Amino acid sequence: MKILCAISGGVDSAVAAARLVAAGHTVTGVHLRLWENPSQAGLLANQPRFDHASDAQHVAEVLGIPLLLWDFTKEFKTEVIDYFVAAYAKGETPNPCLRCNQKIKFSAMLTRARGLGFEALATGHYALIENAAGQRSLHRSSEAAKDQSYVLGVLNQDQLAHSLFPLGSSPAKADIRAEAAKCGFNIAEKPDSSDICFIPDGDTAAFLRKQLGRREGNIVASDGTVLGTHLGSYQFTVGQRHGLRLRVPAADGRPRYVKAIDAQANTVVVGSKQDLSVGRLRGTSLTFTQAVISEPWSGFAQWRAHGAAVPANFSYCDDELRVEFVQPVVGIALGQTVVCYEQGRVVGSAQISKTATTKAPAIPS
RNA sequence: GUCCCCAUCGUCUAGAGGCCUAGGACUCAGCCCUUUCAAGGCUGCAACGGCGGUUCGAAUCCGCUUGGGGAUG
Repeated sequence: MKILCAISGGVDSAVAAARLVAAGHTVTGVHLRLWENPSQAGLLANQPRFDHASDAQHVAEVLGIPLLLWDFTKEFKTEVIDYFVAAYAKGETPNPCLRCNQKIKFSAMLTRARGLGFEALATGHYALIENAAGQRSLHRSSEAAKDQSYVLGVLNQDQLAHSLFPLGSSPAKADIRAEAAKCGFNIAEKPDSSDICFIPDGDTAAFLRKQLGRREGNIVASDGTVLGTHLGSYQFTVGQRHGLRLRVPAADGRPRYVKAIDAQANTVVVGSKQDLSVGRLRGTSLTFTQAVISEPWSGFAQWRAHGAAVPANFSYCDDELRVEFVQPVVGIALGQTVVCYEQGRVVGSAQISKTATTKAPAIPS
């Protein structure tokens, strides 16, 4: 097979490429440039830096495959960064990684790859694609600790049909590193990436402050009592506990959590953990890995990359996904993506647009 | 102006002579975890208002002082 394999410069994608080469495929590597790297401007001098492009080049050289360098900074800016900032400005909590997978890696990159005659695009994600009767299905990695099916939950049948995840169900990360070392990669012990790639110092709040400006507002209790102030409601997410800087503890001595964010009023509402209870939600921007399901179904809902998948009932109507949790859950932020599972198979996803407790009468339309 | 109460980490407090090199909760910091933001886990920073007494020994008793709060004028 003629395969294009994304090579980030990290351990996982390097091993993925190595496996494809070992399997006898015709492999070409591609390294994406997605954003302006501030390290080039000499920032973060005291932080350990990695030259991912050079590491990708090293991997390609070791494997003896060509490496393409594709610049998607423009697409990434409009599809991911602008979306990211706009969502926060609305009081929502976006997931840029899912957005990037949906719009850049498995869209812009995949489209260009197919245009060049590649039969499939491979990445170093930990997830499984199965092929039955011409239908692809996306499943969790059998290695639960490394499973990344959540961040791939936004992919549709067409995208899955042209994607490969050679790491699929690989065992522990230590084994992957050992495999990388065996291949001769000098990045075998390179740390895993984390945080948001275009915010390398990890200070998301500072990044947003720079983009949206400092906007002081109030932190209030559910009854409207002003408890403190903040520098911008976009610095918070529903369910957040730390960073509120409320000098006075709650009357019951228990921690307070962000319950809601009112971007219009620039107000952050806090309450007890019980106040965060969510019984159901609605989502928009639906995706399905296979055919659209119009009849109600039961399965599991997951709304964070490493959160639990909990039993829920789903239904789809009026372009909205409705999710009803069997047991109420705590702290769901608008803007996040809920991924629906049926056992270990990804059914689809939606962006969370409304949440409600079970006690409330109904979600107003 | 008389009389009466109160006084411990940033906050709310435990503490009624040796178990206090002062405990907990919230906050905060660091670490772990992590392709999102967060949860979460682990460690840590941080206080007996001041000065004298009593006692072998005081955060705990007494006096003064300072600072708060009170149905008295």
